[in-house]
Amino acid sequence: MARKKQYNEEEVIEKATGLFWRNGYEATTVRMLEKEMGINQFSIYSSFGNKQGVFLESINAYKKRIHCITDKLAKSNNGKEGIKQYFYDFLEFASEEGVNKGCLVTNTVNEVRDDTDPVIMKELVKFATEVKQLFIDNLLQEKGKTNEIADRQANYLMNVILGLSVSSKVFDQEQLKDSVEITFLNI
Amino acid sequence: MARKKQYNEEEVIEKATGLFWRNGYEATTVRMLEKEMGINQFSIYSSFGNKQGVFLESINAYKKRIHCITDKLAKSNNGKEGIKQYFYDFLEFASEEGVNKGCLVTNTVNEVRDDTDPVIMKELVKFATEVKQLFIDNLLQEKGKTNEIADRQANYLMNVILGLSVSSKVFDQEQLKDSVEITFLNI
DNA sequence: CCATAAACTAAGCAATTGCTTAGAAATAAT
DNA sequence: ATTATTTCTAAGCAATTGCTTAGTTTATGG
Repeated sequence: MARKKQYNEEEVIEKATGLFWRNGYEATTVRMLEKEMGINQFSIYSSFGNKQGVFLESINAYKKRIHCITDKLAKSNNGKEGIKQYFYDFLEFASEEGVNKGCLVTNTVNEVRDDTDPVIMKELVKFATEVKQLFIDNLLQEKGKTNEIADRQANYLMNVILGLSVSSKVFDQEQLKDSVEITFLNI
Repeated sequence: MARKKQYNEEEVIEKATGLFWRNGYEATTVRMLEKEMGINQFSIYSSFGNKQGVFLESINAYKKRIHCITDKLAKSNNGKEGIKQYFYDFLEFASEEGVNKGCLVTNTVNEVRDDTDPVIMKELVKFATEVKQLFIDNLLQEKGKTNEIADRQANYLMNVILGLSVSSKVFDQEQLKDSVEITFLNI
């Protein structure tokens, strides 16, 4: 009764995710999405509404991709060692053929301005809150650690991994390793 | 023999600096610069060549502004305590009427892409190198610290302050304090 | 006072942005 | 085959970008 779509929405979002990840939200144009996704602008807008719609779907796709790491942390029972492993896992996750792209969510946080869309903001905060809670859970596996201490240390760890997401784009592997190792001497 | 400039170049650059600081490089348009600097586009281009020229001058102005802090660190002889103080000084420096703008240089690093102008890149790297050297110098004031340890710890501290520059825009004061305090527990 | 040279105003430039739309092409039930 | 319905192509939209330029104003040396 009608023509079929010549593309798979999941597949083209995977491609869009990579582009946003490498380029950031603002710097990624609809023309670039067209090329990367391999479909026409009309198809982009009919499938995802607008550029922001593509981005929100990309964040979801990113979360699915990173899930194997966060899940590993959620299942870990090694206390701070599990978190340290997560840091290394993340650095590997963020690198692709030697180039470090950071974390899609963190990259987007860096673009946040007054006029950033609240829908996107909400997604970013949600993701960050989930990660922090994982840190807290793992920290509380260490004996004699109070809730308050765990919360403070989780704040510290959030700061460090935010830093890692940025510095991974600039520093070399050895410097990143220094950062991770020393980070965990303190907790 | 000719008309006088109706503006002071230093003054208008001070205003441009604030705008770039709050908004980032890409997101700041020449029309916004016009308004903020209070001069016409013609004047902007005749004084500074192009948008990038305004930005490079703004980075210089920023360095002058932050000099009182870096200078304090350069003159400090308290070892890691001096660096910790620098972290707190920086957080205060980055905040304006309760709003945290991060570090102009770090904010720009976050915008870095493949096509970022090498002239700007060079300035950013230069600034970062200077700060790291200050960290090393102060760390070496601590007895029994080798050059290698100091270098590794400086990498770690660079990562933390990069993180602080980002998270200061999102986290509250108490969370930032947690990060700073825990950072210095073990070095 | 007048000529000259610089600094101003404001309009306009091509290129790029996110998004839309008119019309052609493809599919599947009748 | 016909028709209805959707997807596709590609051209085009207004708005915004960084930057330029034509023409007016202002100051200063002669």
